[in-house]
Parts: sequence; structure tokens; C-alpha cells
Amino acid sequence: MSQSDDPLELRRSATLSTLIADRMEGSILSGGIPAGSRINEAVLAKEYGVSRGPIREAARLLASRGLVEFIVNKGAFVREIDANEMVEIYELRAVLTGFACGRAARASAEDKEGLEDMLAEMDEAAGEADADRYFELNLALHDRLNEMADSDRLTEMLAGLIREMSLFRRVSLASHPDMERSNIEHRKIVDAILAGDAETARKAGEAHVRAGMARFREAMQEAEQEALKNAK
Amino acid sequence: MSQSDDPLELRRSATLSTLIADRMEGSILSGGIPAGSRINEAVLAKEYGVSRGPIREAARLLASRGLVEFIVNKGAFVREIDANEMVEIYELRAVLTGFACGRAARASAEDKEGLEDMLAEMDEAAGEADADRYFELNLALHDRLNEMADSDRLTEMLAGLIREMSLFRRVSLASHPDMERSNIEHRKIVDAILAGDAETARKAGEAHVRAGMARFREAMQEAEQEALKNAK
DNA sequence: AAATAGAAAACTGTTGACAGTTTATTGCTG
DNA sequence: CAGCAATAAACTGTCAACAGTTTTCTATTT
Repeated sequence: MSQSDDPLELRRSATLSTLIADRMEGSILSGGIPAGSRINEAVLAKEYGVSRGPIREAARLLASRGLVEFIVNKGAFVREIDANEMVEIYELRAVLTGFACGRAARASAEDKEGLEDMLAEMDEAAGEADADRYFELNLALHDRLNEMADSDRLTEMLAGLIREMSLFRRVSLASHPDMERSNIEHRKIVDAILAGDAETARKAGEAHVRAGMARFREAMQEAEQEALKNAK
Repeated sequence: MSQSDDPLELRRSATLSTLIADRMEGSILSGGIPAGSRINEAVLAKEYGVSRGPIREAARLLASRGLVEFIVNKGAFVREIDANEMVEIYELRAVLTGFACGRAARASAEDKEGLEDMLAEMDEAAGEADADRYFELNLALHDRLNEMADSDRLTEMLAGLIREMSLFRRVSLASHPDMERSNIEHRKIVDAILAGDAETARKAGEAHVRAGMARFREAMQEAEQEALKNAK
């Protein structure tokens, strides 16, 4: 019903299932299809103007990306992530990010070019409290680090973990970006990488994610106490 | 054609696709369906006595486990892993195994019970050069460590990496088990875990997998020189 | 009025057929 | 006889319909 004017006609290259899977992923990550809700095949089939087959395949694809979960005779459900799982994911991300930074430190000098500039730009954005721009640059920096780490599997794992995190009921996820502090951590990572000090880079990368985890835990505790106060 | 006498009749609990996926996984891991070969849906459908739908779903499931790869209009292919990817996987396994061992060191005392005994049994098997028994005990030990690490995602990631490794064209994978050396590494891990020394356990776990990687690289170089000699 | 049993609706799992693409085969040409 | 174009076979992607299960609704009983 939403966009039947763009009738999904860019096929020939990809299969219907993958195109639909990408759209569904967008809907899920943006919250359009809320976490926990069931994926009604018939409804989606009508919405996308295809039969149920491709919808099922798309759902299976999303299941492989960790966004959806199948229950026999009940269908596919958008997964929900609770606070405990968030912590579990943060820890894995921390380890893998550390690993990525360590590998990046071993990259060639030319691959390391431009890192300084990115950091400077981020400092600028932080100084101007331009959260949107900082967010963009932050993504770019992490992409860059992944590229330098040069391991597709590693990149894929990290992307998967981050995708799962967005299934957490969104409570002030980016409420306090804390850009200055965050960029201090980035600087430590980049300095170590430029110096070719893999072990220091690893620790800095791990610490960066763990700091995010700490902020998350604080936010959760605050929310919990808020809830208690309201309940009394 | 293989086992049509056991007509897959334990359903009602699981769906056809998952049962078939498990069987297909068995065939792939055992080499019955060789790496690189295409999965012919019609043939498998007839073989398992079902229609093509469940076969397709099963293939998608295997794709999510990293065993199979889809190419548009060409179908599903059993993935192949080359030596470079093996090294990439080993490195990830090393990091994640280290992480698991570190977490295991923080487990409760009762969860740590029995570790010594397992190690002693393995020493015994190694002394008797009983490779089969050692292999079994080794699996059990690593399962145990995963359990102690208490992170389903971590366990799943490690299982996935190990699964992928079995897609490597099997060249003397377990030719030189080198049980004594291997168990010395195990002892270091277990000692650190029992002492509650997470950082040492982490390093020992990582080193254990990296040692396996080193042995793999040696075997590869030997094989390469062998090939050169035969080619001259 | 609440609880329960039974019937109807909704939905998933599975099937067999059709359409379009890829691969193999055949026949033609130089 | 090699190379190439046209044709046939094989196979994947998609669809619409059927079967069985789960959920919802209704009616009956206490």
C-alpha cells in the first residue's frame, strides 16, 4: 500500500527476494515494523505485489541477518533484544573492534592516509555540537577502520552485531552523544594505528566500545530508577 | 536414493526444511556433497521425497550457516574455502576463543569443577596415542569452555567458524594431532581459568588457536613444495 | 457473568505448474 | 575439422492453490 508506484522493477540483476529483504530490513531498522511483531506473509505479499514465496525467502534472509526469528507453524517474528543481550553484544563488539584496530595498525602507510583529517573534521563537528555531521563522520571512520583491518568476515560480524543492537527498544540511544569524550577515544585509536602499535590500538578500540557500553548501562539504570519512581 | 526407508517422518515438531537442512549439512560436512558443487533442487527434492520449496528453504538456511552461497539464476552452491580464508578464520577463532577463555576464568567455582579430570583424561589418551578418544575429549573440553563463557552468540560464532573450516579441501587436516603439545596448551588455559586469571586465560586461549594456525600454515607450505616437486 | 467447548477464520507449510534464464546440443559454415 | 549460430534441454525464480495448524469468535452451560 505504501509505495506501489515504484513497483520494484529494477530486477533482472537481483532476485525479488533480495530486493524485498532489503526493503523489509529498512522497515525493521527504522521501526516501521516494530520489534516483536509477526511478519504476515499474505499482507506483505499484497503490499509488495508479489506472491508469498519471495516474502518467505526474504524473511529467511533476514533471519540469517539476525533480524527475524522463525517459529514452527507460527511464522516469522521480528526479534527483540533486551538489555542483557545488549551487554552481550557490546562485549563481542568490543573484542572484535579491538581486533580490527590491531589489524589496522599493521596496514600500509598509504592506507593510513587521511585518518588525521577525518579526526580533525570530527573534532570540528564536536566543537560545533553538530551531532548529525558527527554521526556521519563517525560511521565513515569506523568503515575506514574496517577497510584497513581487511577481513570481510570480521566486517560482516561487526555489521551484524550493530544491526542487532538497533532492535533494542529505542530509548535515548543517541541521547547523549558525548562527542568530545568519544573523539578523545578515537584519537587514541588513530594515534596508535599511525604509530603502528597494534597492541595499543587493540586496547584503545576495545576500550572505545566498552565506554559506549558503560554509557548504555548508566542510561539503563537511570531509566530503571525513573520507572520505579513512577510506579510508587 | 540414499535412505528412503527412513522417510523423514519425525515431523510435527520441526518443519521439513529444517530436517532437510540438517541432513544436507551432514552430507556437506562429510563430503558427500563436495565443496563447489551446485545444489540441484529437483534432484534433492526427489531424493528426499518432497517438493522443491522445502529444499530451497533448507538451502537458504544453510546459506545462513555459511555453508552455501546463492547466485542469481544459477542456484545454490556449496561454498569453497581456500587457504587465505582459512587463515582469516583462524585469526577470528583465536580472538574469540581467547575471549571465551577469559570469560570462563570468571565463572563460579562449581562451574569449574571437573576441568582437571578432563585434562587428566586427555593426557592419558595422548599417552596411549588414542587419537579418536583424544578428539572426542577435545570437543568436550571446548564445549565445556563455551558453556562456562556463557554467551550464546559467542558460542554460535565459534561454531560457525569451525563449520566453515570443514569446507576446506581436506588435506591431512588431522594428520598430525600432536596431542602432547596440544594438551600442554590446554593445561595453560585450564590453569589460568582455575586461578581466575582472565587475562592469562585469554592469552592462552588465543595462543592455542594460533598454534593450530601455525601448524596449518606449515602443512600448506609442505604441500606446496610437494606440488612443485611433482610439477618439475 | 465467567468459563468452557465447539465452530469459523486466518495463517503457515507444502505442493505442482508456469515463465524466463542459463547451459548443453545440434547443425551449419568456413 | 574447428568455430559459431540456432535450437533444445535443464534448471531456477515465481505463482496460485491445497492441507493442516493456530487463533479468534460464538454459543452454551453453570
